[in-house]
Amino acid sequence: MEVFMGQPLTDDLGFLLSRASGALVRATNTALGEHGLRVRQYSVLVLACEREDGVTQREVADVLGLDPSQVVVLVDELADTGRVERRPGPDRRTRLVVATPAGRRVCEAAGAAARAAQEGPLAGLDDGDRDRLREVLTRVWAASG
Amino acid sequence: MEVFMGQPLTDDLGFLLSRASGALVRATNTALGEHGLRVRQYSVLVLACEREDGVTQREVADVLGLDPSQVVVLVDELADTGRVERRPGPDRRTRLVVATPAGRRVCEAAGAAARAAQEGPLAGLDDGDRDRLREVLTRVWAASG
DNA sequence: TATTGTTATACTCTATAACTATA
DNA sequence: TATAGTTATAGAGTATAACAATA
Repeated sequence: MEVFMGQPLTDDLGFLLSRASGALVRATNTALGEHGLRVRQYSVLVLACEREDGVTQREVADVLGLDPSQVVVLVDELADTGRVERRPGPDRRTRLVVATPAGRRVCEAAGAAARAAQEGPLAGLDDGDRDRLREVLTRVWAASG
Repeated sequence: MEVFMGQPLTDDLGFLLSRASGALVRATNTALGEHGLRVRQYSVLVLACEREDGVTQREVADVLGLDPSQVVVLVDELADTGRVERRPGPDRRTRLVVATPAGRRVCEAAGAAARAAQEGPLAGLDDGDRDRLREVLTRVWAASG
């Protein structure tokens, strides 16, 4: 008789991470849609808003874990809708992504909507749970480099 | 002067989840590729292997958080390569997905490879970290229904 | 009427290669 | 040689709608 010996799917951290992540992304995208954004564009916009002087596309790619070619497209979309602009960087091959005033307003409103939407899935987690989760996920990311 | 007031991206649990999840999925897909699988097909195969009598496609869709139409395609691929077969279910509209002996062997080997690959990103987490992470992610999923 | 499975379609995300310009 | 950015393309993943068969 063939008996299943492997790890149950619901013990697989990769599976649990992607399933929970998918749920959060779906909820967040629904909320961001009303602001003309999706999670990836929103993430780029937040990074641009965090730095008064802008971020390089390379930095965006590194923080988000995306290929630089994907960042080009995301920044194009944000630039086309007036949320960010590309400015010349410290050397002539680098371009800085800087949030516009309109982009900052959208980011505030969209961020509030996103955080509210995430409260559904995250409702059962107290502040301690959330802090531990952030810390663990950051460690996983660091070990993935 | 415009000052950024929102939550830093690296405090956003949705972002941290999707970034860590992406890293795990990439590592796992690389390992599974040698066995002709990717994470989604592998997840369906594991569910089929967990139950001697097979799972309905509806159950697969519920556990994995996928639309039933996506499950059809995944099961088609597993069936085309002889890893699972569809059998008549308890009523005539239900079909049970059952792992074949070959599918069980692939699942064992692929599972070992997947777990080994995940040890890179997960290296920094001890057993307690992993148990807490499983528990929290399961709670997030339950609250997402 | 509701459920299970299926087909089809469109869109988004991911991965890769090749290229330009600059350092 | 190496780095930042860009273009193009193919493949994988996701979201919906509509439908047939069965309960």
